[in-house]
Amino acid sequence: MAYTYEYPRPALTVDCIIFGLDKKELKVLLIRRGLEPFLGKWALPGGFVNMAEDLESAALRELEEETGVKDVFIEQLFTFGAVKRDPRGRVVSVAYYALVNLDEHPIHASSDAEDAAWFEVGELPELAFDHEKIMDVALKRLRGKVIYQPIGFELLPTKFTLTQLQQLYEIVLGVEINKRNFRTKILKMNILEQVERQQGVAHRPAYLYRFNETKYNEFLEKGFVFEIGGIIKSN
Amino acid sequence: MAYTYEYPRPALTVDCIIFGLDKKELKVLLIRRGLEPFLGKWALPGGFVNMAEDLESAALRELEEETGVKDVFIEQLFTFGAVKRDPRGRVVSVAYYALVNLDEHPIHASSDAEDAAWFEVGELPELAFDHEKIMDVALKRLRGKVIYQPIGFELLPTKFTLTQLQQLYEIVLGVEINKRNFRTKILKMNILEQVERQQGVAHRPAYLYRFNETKYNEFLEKGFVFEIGGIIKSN
DNA sequence: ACAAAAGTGTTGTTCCTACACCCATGA
DNA sequence: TCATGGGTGTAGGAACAACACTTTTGT
Repeated sequence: MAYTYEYPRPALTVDCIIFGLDKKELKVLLIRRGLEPFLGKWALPGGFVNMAEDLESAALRELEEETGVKDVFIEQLFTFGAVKRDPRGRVVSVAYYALVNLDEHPIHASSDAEDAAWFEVGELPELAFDHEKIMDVALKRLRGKVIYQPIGFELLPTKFTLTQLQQLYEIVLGVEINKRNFRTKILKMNILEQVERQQGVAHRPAYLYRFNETKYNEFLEKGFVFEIGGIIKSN
Repeated sequence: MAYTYEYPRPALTVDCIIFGLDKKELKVLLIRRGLEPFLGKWALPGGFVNMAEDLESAALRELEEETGVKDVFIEQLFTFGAVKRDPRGRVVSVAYYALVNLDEHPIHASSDAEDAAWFEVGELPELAFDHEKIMDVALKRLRGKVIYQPIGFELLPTKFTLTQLQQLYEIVLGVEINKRNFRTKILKMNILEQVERQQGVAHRPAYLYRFNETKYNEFLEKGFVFEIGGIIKSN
């Protein structure tokens, strides 16, 4: 079957940059391409947009098809449309990104992908197309975003300790944060609820907290800036 | 001439949201459509992407063709791809936005546009397609952005007074700002150079300043947050 | 002299930063 | 009792917020 138009049209694809938080590392989900071009190379999961689906749906569909990862909140990153970014011809790609808890998202390679795996950001293999550039943009955006919005709460168990939360910020931002100041600041925001205490650890048990979404939304109204100043640890 | 593909493809367009700063108002540039659909309705300038041009180039070309406005720094806003956003079929649109000095950008309607004009934000006519939604997104982004980056300097004459700069922020953000605190804060940033003084005004002449781009770039490295706190004027 | 807008002093308060110290638990 | 990580006190300084006042020009 063929489709004919009066004027030429670029092909439209979506790509997904899925960041995953491992214990101590920020990783990203890649697939090994099972088709030309760039057969055998690592690339971002993604593919062509169908006529009857929204862009975001397309991204989620391709993500699940190629990696088995689903139930993710993705956000539009940027649209890449340089004329010769794809050797097959003019292809414009809308990129989406997300940050997920790596443990909760098992991966299964399938369909067009020979393989799928998490790679540590900063130790990426050579990527297909302009995907290295897309990665750069995504990483910058993630780091910028985490300062102005407490995404990241989704990455932790429902109940978490302040140290876990701090580590999350440290990993994503790639810096060390002063414990005292981190705690003071995040608690003053008043978006966390203390619930109970840890048990069975070989040290003083920590308080567990829960993210209070209602209070967080009130918070956003007033403009949220996270910005931990005392960034280099001293404790 | 016709173009045939194995799979169907959405059409790809670009749209431009050009904000213009008038003396006391924030305006936006619209065209009156000269073609179906929505013939005669006001809409954002924009149109189809050619195969041999980047997305940004397409946006700039359409902008100039339809409104005569050129030499603008545009920035990608968002890509709108809802399935039924265009009655002609599946059309995905990459939106770009910019903030310009209205005086320096004379408009001339032409080509597909019957007319082009500046409208005050907040007093917009009914718009074609999903352009009202696009406007909302753009306005939010502009306001968010102006807090974290001193765009806006481009809107003023090379030499400007602090009061002019303050008014710019007040108009874009739609708030009143305390004079004393605004001055203290913007000067402490050390991105302005005092040059000379105003002349011929019927009051104490103001100092004129020039934006120092070098220092500004150093500034960005460290993370810039503008955020005037004492927002409600008291002076 | 007066209107108009520019520009400055200052004060109380909050927030930031940097350290040092104590606490509770399991092994 | 020791190692381990959890949690707190606090002091000095910087930044914020709010208000009132002085200065310089043209008319």
